[in-house]
Amino acid sequence: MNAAPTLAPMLRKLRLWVSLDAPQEQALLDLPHTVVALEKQRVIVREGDDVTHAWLVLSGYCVRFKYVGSGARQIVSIHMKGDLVDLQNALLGVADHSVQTLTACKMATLPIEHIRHLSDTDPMIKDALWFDTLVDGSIHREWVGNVGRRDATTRVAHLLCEFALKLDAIGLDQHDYELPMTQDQLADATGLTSVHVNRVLQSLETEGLIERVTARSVLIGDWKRLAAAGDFHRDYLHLDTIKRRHEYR
Amino acid sequence: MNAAPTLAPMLRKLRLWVSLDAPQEQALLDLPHTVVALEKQRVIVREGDDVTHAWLVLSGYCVRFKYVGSGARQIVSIHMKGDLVDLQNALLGVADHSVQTLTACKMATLPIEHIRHLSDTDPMIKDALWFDTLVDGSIHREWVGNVGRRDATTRVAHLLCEFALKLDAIGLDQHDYELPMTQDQLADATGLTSVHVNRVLQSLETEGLIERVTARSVLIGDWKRLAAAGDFHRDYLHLDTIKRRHEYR
DNA sequence: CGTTTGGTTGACGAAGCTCAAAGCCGGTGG
DNA sequence: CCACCGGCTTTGAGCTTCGTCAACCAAACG
Repeated sequence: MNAAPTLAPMLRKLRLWVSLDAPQEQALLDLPHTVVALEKQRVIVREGDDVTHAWLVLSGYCVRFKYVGSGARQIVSIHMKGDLVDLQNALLGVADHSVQTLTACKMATLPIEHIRHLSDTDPMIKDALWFDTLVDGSIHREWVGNVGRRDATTRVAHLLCEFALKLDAIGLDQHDYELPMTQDQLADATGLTSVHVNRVLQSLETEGLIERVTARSVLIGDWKRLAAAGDFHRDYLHLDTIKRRHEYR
Repeated sequence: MNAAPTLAPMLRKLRLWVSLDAPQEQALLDLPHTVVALEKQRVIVREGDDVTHAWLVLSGYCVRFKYVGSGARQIVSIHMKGDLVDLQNALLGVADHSVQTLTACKMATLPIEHIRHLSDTDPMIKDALWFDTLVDGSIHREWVGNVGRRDATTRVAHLLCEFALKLDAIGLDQHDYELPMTQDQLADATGLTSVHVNRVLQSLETEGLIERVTARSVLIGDWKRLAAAGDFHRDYLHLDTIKRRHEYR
């Protein structure tokens, strides 16, 4: 009885973009890698670093972020099991942003040259990885709009919805979850202060949109109303299959 | 005496990411396309549309943007000559954002299936296009930080710097240029109101960071100081060559 | 248990928004 | 060539949302 292959969580999303046959999946699973257990709040890539590995989240949660001149921090994305964090940095060679764990994480590091080699030999796999980075781009665009044009309550609600939907995509309960972030980190993700995030969460609770048993637990009572409050529309996550229309000849 | 090929502006950026030989460049130039002359303020792609073409800017300026629920608009990127706008939308098949011209533009539409076919036959070209979308992603991340964590003055100065540097990259004068945007559009790009943008521009002028002969002209007196005021560091634009390190075997 | 980390609260202040009016400039048509 | 028009810019006054600062509290952790 074999355990599931270590890199198996990576396949879920890639299967959404292209149809992979068994040898292709095996080639991906066979990518050389090292598994690392990381404690929470650990910075694993720093802006400016030369990057030679991509990181795959096996368990736990992490974020990508940038500092601005004033010293303030902006989180640009949140990642969970199955996410290839930092493929972007690795491909561009030098990190334009940093990566940090939120919780304790198990992660695999994949040397970029092997990813490159595999994607060069199999165009389908290159497409899958390309699409993965394209969807990341789409999420970035949504975030620009979120922090640029939505008020505090909407921003926070939007983030709660995005997180819920991503949890659902990996098979976890989207209606009752534990936020892996402090209110400080929530603030860094939404472009607010932790004080204001605190007040927003309370107001979402008194409005009956969420319940919080502990400070970080989120129980979504009415998804429809929360999504409306968060101006949330799932399309930008491209969670649904986009198989290649174009066939090779 | 042959005029320069229509699609020639597309090559400049792609050459930064990979080394293309003459047949490869020719294949790109030979991509089927239609040239269109568009008036200013024309929306050419709408969020939600099925997208079958990518747009290449041949002259003029355009933006990509999204609406949020309140009706407010967020511009997520600005494009100029040589930019492949909307390769992202075209590859994902359905537009997650809209595209609009700012000025009168000459643009080429390229059917995505031909781009796909070419990039499937030549992995190098696929890499070049992939990298182009990766750099777009990097710019998006910077923008998340810009609207999320910088104050109004810094945001506007940052945008002026980014625009200047992109102009420089296509061989135009970065120190003395005409902004192709109204203050309303500037506001939509920075997450501010046009009234406040107006005041910020005035303060940048009285600080001596820019001069404005007309309302839209920007003359950068002291690049160093403007870049400092805008917390601007060019790295995220990845304007410098990143040739493939990995060779095919 | 003490200590640390993160959450909560209040009072106050400021950056940026709203609304509204007035000015300017370039384009158009008489 | 001039007058008008519409879109853009500029200005002012008042206001709101969110930030700051500082204290206090609660849960977690060693």
